[in-house]
Amino acid sequence: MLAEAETLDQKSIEIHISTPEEFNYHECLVFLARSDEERLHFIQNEKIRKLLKVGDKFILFEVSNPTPGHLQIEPLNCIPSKPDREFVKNFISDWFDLATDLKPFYKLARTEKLLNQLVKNHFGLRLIKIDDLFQALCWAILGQQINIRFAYTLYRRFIEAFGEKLDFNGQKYWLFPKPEVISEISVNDLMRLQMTGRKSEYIIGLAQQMARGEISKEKLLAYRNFEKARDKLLSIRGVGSWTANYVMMRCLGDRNAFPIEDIGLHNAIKNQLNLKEKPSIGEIEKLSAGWNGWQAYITFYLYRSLL
DNA sequence: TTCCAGGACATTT
DNA sequence: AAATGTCATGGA
Repeated sequence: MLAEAETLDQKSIEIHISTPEEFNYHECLVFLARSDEERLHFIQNEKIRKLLKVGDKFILFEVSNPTPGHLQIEPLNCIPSKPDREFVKNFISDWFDLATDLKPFYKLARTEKLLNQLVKNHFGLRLIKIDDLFQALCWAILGQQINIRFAYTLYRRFIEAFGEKLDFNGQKYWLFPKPEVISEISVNDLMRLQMTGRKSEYIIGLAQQMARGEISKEKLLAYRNFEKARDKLLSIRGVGSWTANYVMMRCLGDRNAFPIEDIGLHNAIKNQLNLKEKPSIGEIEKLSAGWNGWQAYITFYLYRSLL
C-alpha cells in the first residue's frame, strides 16, 4: 500500500494546518511524550504518529512541524478521500486546541506572578485534548487516587488487552477500546490487569451506559450548557467532582472547568510558589479568584510544569 | 517501611 | 451534614 502511495506525488496527499502565533509545537510534544507507556500515539524525531478509524477504515498519519506557522500531516497507510482528509484536519485542530485565542490568557498572566511564570516557561503550549469521551472518562477513572505512572501502566494494559491495532512497517498502532467491547467483559477481566474491583466496576458500568447510548459526547455537547453536562457526568457511578471537571477540561472544551481537588494541581502550585505545604482548597479558591475563563488552561499549564 | 498518589463511595457519628 | 473508613497497588 505504501509502494502505491510512493508512486504518487507525496505533496498531493499532505495536509497542512496553519497554527496561531501562540503555538509552540515542542511544548505540546513534551506533554505528549511524558510516558513511554503511551500506545495511542508514537513519537520519534519530533514527529507524532497516530491512528484513527473513520467508519471501518484505518488512517495512520504523521504530524510534524517542519517550519513555524503550520503543521504538516502526512497520511502513511492510505490515500484518504477528501472528507477523510477534512476529518483528520479537524481532529488535529481539536487535539491541539488550535481554535482558542490565547492572547487574553497571556494578557491576564502578566498580572499574576504564578501565571506569569507558567506562561513564560511554556509559551505556546496548547491544552491537549482527548477527543474520545470514553477514553477521557476511563483515563480519569484510572487516575483516581493512584500515581500517574501506575495509572499509565493500567492504561497501556487496558488498551493492549481490548483495543484494536494496526501493524504498519513493524510498528503497532493502537486505538482506544470501544464501549461496545468493554460493556461485554467481566470485572475479573479488568482485575487481571491489576485494576481494583471498584475501578473495574466503574469502567464496565460506564461502558454499558455508553454502549446503550445513554451517555455520549454528542448528547453532552447538545445541552449547550456545561453545568447540565457536568450534572450528567456526575450521575455516572465512579464519576465525582474531580473526574467530571477533568473530563470537561480535556474532552468537552469547557475552559471554566477546574478540577480544584486535584493533587497534581496542588503540588504544582506548591512548587511554583515555593510553598512549604500544599495549598488548601480554600487557599486555591482565593488564588484563582481572577482566573475566570482560563481555569482549564491554567490547570493544564500547571500539569505541564510538573514534567 | 512508611507515606503518598491528577478520588469516589459507603458507613458512621 | 460532616467526619471517618474502605478500596488496593505501585512508586519514591
